[in-house]
Amino acid sequence: MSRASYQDIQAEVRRRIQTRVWKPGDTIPTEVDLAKEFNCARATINRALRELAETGLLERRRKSGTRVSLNPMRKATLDIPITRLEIEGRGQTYRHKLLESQQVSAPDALSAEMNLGRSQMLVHLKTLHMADGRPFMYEDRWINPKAARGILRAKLAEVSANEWLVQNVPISHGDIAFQALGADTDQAAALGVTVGTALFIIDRLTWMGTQTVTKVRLAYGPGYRMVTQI
Amino acid sequence: MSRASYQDIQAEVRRRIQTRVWKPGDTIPTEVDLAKEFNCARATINRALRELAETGLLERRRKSGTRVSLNPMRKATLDIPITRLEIEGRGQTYRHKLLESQQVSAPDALSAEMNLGRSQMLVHLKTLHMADGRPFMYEDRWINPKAARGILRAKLAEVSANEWLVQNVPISHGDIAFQALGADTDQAAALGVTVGTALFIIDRLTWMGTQTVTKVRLAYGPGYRMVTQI
DNA sequence: AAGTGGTCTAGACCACGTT
DNA sequence: ACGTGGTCTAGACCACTTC
Repeated sequence: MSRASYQDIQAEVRRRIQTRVWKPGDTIPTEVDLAKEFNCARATINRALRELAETGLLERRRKSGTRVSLNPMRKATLDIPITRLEIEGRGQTYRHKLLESQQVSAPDALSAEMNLGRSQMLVHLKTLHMADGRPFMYEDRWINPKAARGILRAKLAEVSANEWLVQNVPISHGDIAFQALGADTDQAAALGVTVGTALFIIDRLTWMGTQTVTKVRLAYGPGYRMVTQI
Repeated sequence: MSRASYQDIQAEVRRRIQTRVWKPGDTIPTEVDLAKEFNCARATINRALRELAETGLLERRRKSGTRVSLNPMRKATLDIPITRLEIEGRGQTYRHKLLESQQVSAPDALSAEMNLGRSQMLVHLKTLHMADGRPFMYEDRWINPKAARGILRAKLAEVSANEWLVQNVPISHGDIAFQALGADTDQAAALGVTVGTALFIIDRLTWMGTQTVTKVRLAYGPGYRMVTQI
């Protein structure tokens, strides 16, 4: 091997772990030693090992070195689906229908979760997303107009709320939660299932600084799976 | 600003995107230009932008440059929980109970999914994981003894199957799926819920090369959530 | 105090995609 | 052909952890 790329090195490290040359818990050679072995710069080794550590295959600590992780499947990267693209990607046609649009003062529980003052006015939207005309996902969204200026004038029947927000409101970070819940009456009616049917739920709470922009609950119809590889 | 670190640069890029100095869809300056502006090496800019692109905030293409992503929340990193640590991390005591352990020939559907020959012999385990003595998660696992040599002699009542596998069987990759399902009779009985209760399900299929090592379905009790930040 | 990874530099060449 | 990001180098200094 003349000169190794960081990907070559990653492949070789993976191979050594898989073939038990390096076993879980073992300390592997230092960057300097590996650089000599692979005839490359230390920075190249560093990048290779750093990325493997980010995926959880290795654990690195200054002074004590780099060890093979005891539990290599610790992190998974999920692609957050964009519903329209997800549906079109299957060759189906996407449509969405705005079922309900109101301005209401926030319920107490929501005020706490969204870090709002008492009786803050919110936009509340209920939307059904469809694939080939059949219910696919039911969206229940709350928008804080103080953070999302202009939302009151937006034509949300034409542009989806999500697209409008992406285009018009900056965000700093978000919380995401995945869980399973039995369908409530709204979800059941919209998705055409019986109340209590197990639904895959994604909750997303989006922030700009200390202010919440929007909270959305996505309820997917039966059979929905999120998949990833490690 | 004397010299900027790659993290300083990431923070500043985030700030410019959040404050709409750079808007979604905009092309930002080239690495060379940014290196001049920040008075640092191009490699530093490269690392800052590369990492932001990995999280989905930026999109990079040779020749056309770096653009602000239209949909910044495209990827989420989930920590795959290690059940024992997850429970102990809440200050609860962890226990698990091996409910059933058999050697059976694989059902046809499983043979296909696990890429096995016909009537391949498998180890089938059913385990209940408990927090403070209460049901927490029900695990249904199939192990391929051809890939997991020694499993037949392992004392799986003492060491959990997962720990035994981690210590003794190398893996190359895995498929993971998340979904919601109504509890079947086994799950309901083990978790102490009624049949049909919505459960959060994680399926994991683990490979060594072209051979499957183990397939496991984890069924979490009601109320379980996986959370992450973006 | 010493060993290890973490980061940065200045420069170089390459790969890809657009023109 | 050219412009952009992708990667690599040889060396340096720093930060953290353990001794």
